[in-house]
Amino acid sequence: MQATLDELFSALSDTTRRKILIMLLEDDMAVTDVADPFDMSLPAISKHLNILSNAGLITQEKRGRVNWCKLEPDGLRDASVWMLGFGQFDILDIESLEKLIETHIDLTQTT
Amino acid sequence: MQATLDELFSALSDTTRRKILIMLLEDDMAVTDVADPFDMSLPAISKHLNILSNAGLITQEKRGRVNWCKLEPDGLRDASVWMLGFGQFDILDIESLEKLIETHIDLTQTT
DNA sequence: ACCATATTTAACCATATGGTTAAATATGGT
DNA sequence: ACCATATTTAACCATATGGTTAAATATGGT
Repeated sequence: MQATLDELFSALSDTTRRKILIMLLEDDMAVTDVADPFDMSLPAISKHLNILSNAGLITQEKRGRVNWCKLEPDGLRDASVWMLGFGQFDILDIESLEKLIETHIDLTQTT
Repeated sequence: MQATLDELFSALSDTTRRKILIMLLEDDMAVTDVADPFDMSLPAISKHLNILSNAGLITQEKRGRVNWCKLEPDGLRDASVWMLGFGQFDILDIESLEKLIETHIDLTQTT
């Protein structure tokens, strides 16, 4: 169910949804818990989660009556690839990007 | 006129607008020329260009009766920063990213 | 069986979005 | 002055989006 770039960027274009993604960075969450910090009805959040699912940014897994939401690690990839492929590298602060990559390599190579 | 992340991602969520950005990567263009490859009315393109302007992705400069559209080099920055700050580095193919950076450095250091 | 909890579905609403055509505007060329 | 060219503005339209409340559904606990 390959999400299109349209769906992806569109999913990212809403503050509530971006906040949800950040929350899910911490840990998987039940729908009710995702909804908790927002001043918004549960059905509204449910819709947002559907949009994030369709965009491939999260997956949902029903265990019992709880629907667990988790980040889909590869979800942002296509958007990143588009932006990188766009080629305007000056938009990125190359130095800090290098530092980030070093950090990343340190982390992954801690055997 | 700081564009919001909502505006930015929203502007990127339309295929026509992404195509326009790619076209402008080549060179600055007049509105009519931007519209040419699209099977769409001029006012429609004009609206898309406005959305891109408001998102800070392009600037427009009127010279005579021609309105020249050019990429705003920093336009994507906030979106990139958000995505990098999001921290899911595994979404990026680190190796090819490093290659890209090397290439970039080669290019910028050609004194 | 019964009630509570977790979540979705349905029906609705206001506003936004992406398109159209027709008219207006502004500048350039003769 | 007049016509052509470049572009925007206005009015409109269908559909999408982001929200609501009320009802339905499904599972868990006693």
